[in-house]
Order: sequence, then C-alpha cells, then structure tokens
Amino acid sequence: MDPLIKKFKEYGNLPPEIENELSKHIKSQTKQKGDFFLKQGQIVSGLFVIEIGLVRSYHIKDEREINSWFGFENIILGSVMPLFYDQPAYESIQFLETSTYYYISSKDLNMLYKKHHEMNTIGRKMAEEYCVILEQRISSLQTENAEQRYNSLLKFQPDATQRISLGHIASYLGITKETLSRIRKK
Amino acid sequence: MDPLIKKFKEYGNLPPEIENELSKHIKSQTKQKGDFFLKQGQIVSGLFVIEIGLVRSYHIKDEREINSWFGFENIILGSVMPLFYDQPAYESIQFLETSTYYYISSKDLNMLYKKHHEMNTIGRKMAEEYCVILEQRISSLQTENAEQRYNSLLKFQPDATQRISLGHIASYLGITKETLSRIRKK
DNA sequence: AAACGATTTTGACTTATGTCAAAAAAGTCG
DNA sequence: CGACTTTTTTGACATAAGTCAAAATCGTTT
Repeated sequence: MDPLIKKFKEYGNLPPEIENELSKHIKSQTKQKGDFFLKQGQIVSGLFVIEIGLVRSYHIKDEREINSWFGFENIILGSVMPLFYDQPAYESIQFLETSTYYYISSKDLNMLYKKHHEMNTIGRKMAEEYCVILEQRISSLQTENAEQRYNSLLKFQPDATQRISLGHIASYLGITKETLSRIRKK
Repeated sequence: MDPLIKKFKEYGNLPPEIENELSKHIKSQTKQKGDFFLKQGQIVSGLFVIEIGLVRSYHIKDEREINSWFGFENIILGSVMPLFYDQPAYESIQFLETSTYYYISSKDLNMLYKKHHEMNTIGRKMAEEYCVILEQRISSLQTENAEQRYNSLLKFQPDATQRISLGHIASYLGITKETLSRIRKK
C-alpha cells in the first residue's frame, strides 16, 4: 500500500471503494536536493508523504528566508493556505535531501472531499492534529529562550541536528546562526 | 437563528435535518467576569461563540499565566486538545467580561461528527482556517520584535487594547508588562 | 470622598541576543 | 589532491528586553 493511503488510514476509516478511487490520484516522484515541491506564489499544491528524504518549508521576510517547518519521513506534509483558500502559497517547500514522495494535488483532494464526505473526517482530524502541533510551537516561541527552544527541537525532532544545517535550524528557532553556534558549544 | 449555527453555516452546507438535530445540542449561558468556560485538566470541553463578551485562553508555565488567545464576539472558539484527543485540556478558558455565549459540548459534537459525515466538512474547514491563523502567529513570534508584534496585534485585533489589560496583552505577546508599557509610551 | 487593592509606569541595572567582520572548518568538484 | 565555495565559529561591540523595587495611577467599594 502506498505510504500516503497508509497515512490517511491512521486518521479514520476509508471504505475500499474510496481507497480505490483515491489511489488513482496519488502519484510518486523523486526530486533532487534543492528542488521544489512548491514555490511561493503558486496556487497548485497538495499533500504528500516522504518515503525517503527531507524537506523544509520557508517564506521570505525582509529579504531573508524564514524556515517554518521541516518534514521527515512518514509524516503528512503540505501547505494549508493553498489547500484551504485556493490562494497562492505563502511558503515555498524545498527538498533538503534527494527525496522520494507520494502526493495528491489540492485539486484532486478537494474534489474527493466534495464527493466523499467520509474523507472529510480524515481531513478534519489531520487539520486538528496539526493545530495541536502549531500550538505547541507557539508556546515554545512565546515563553522559551533560544536555548530552551533548541532543546525542545532536540527532544521532538532528534535527528534534525544530524540532517539539517545550523543556519536552517537557527532560522526555524527565530535566532541567528551565531547564537545557535554559541548554544551548541556548551 | 442561534449564533453558533449561523457560524457553522459560514463554513459549509448544513442540511435542515442536521441543523435541526444540531440545534438541540446547543445551549446558551451567561457567565460573569472571572468565571471559566473550561479549566486546565478538564476533559469536558466544547466549541462556542460569544454573543456579547470577551474571553481569554491561557496555560500555566513556571508558575506564570501565559495567554494564548483572546476571543471576541462572533468567532468560533474552543480548545483543540480536548476536542481532538479526549485528553485533559492543556489550557484554561476564562471570561474577561461578563459574557453570553452559545456552545456545544465536545461529546455532542463528536457524536454528530460520527453520525453525519457532512458535519466533518465544516469541522475540517474550521480547523484548516485555524491552522492559517496559528501559522501567522508563529511567523510573528518567530521574526518580529516586541514592538512589531504589538503593532500586529493592533492591526488584527484593534479593540484588544481597549478591552484587555496591559498585563494580559504583554503575556500574549511573550514580553513583560514593563516592556509593553515602554512600547506604548512612544 | 477616603481607603484599599490591582494595575501601570518609571528608573537603575543585568542579561540575552543581534550585528558585523574575520578566521576556521567543512563540503564540493574538477 | 588542491582550489573553491559554503557553512560554522569566534571576537568585539551594540541593542533589545528582562528583573527588581518603588512610585504613580486607576478602579472599586464603603
């Protein structure tokens, strides 16, 4: 079974006929390090799961790249804005390692949401779970200093430090690379 | 029509028979300033809309109250954690003004989600929209300094300054009340 | 109006983090 | 391997924000 369907099934019941139809809309691709899944300003987007690889999402603010999340293997990934609003993506999604992933386009997914109400239970739960993750990140940014935020990252995404460059991690934590370098020295 | 149903209908189609059933589960209450909708640790929760009044959500961290959001009139409000996970609320929700609100319990809402798949379309869209709001807040905390975050708040919730005490706003922005007082003096 | 408590402001000082520039280290490619 | 680019580290200094304590202001109740 492809990894995206497997992931969907973790969130709710997926009747065989819907699974069958869904599977027709799922495609697999392999992209090189540095390639994009999605570029800021595009309306076309989708949901995906990485089988092997690593991705980051970022946006530009005051001519700087701000990393908003990192995506590891076997996690549902995507950009909420173009999915929900049919609006241009606020963020770009770029592969940090050569990656193989399975995806469904926003267009196809929204079509399935309309056609099969059961799919919305899965969609609702995915979105609700993502809300909880976002709330934790807000709490971390709101109350913790640089070192505590770094430790939170180590705790929840331990391999981040192995696979992601210091500069990218610093941006994600909302600090400079110099500060992160000094935190690490300890 | 009660404000909660009206709000639900903004997110998607609600067939009359489901609306009718839904309306039986919606209750209205009036609470005094200082009263709670929900206390940290409770599993029982729900979604609500305030007709008149104001509410805040907060949690305790290192013996301090950290405000996570403020809820004004005619906005869907609630705590995602107990709704999604059936787990104890991470946050408390307390009225900052005497408030009249309409609510449905998590239990009843989850029952309706199971019974009527159409309801999940509404639930999915509410959660997705909330994700977008949370992402904006993350970006603000991640990239802006204290003064810029205060200006962002003024922009998106202009009456916050009129109705919410300086201390509560400072906590929401992740700064001390002294710092906010100095920003305001400018 | 007086008295009380809570909230906000102010001042002096400390600490965390940012900035800029340069050096060191690590990674990449012919 | 050696040259080149990118990333990380280091140092000196600047700035933003926190801490603590006291005074001022505001709100509520009698």
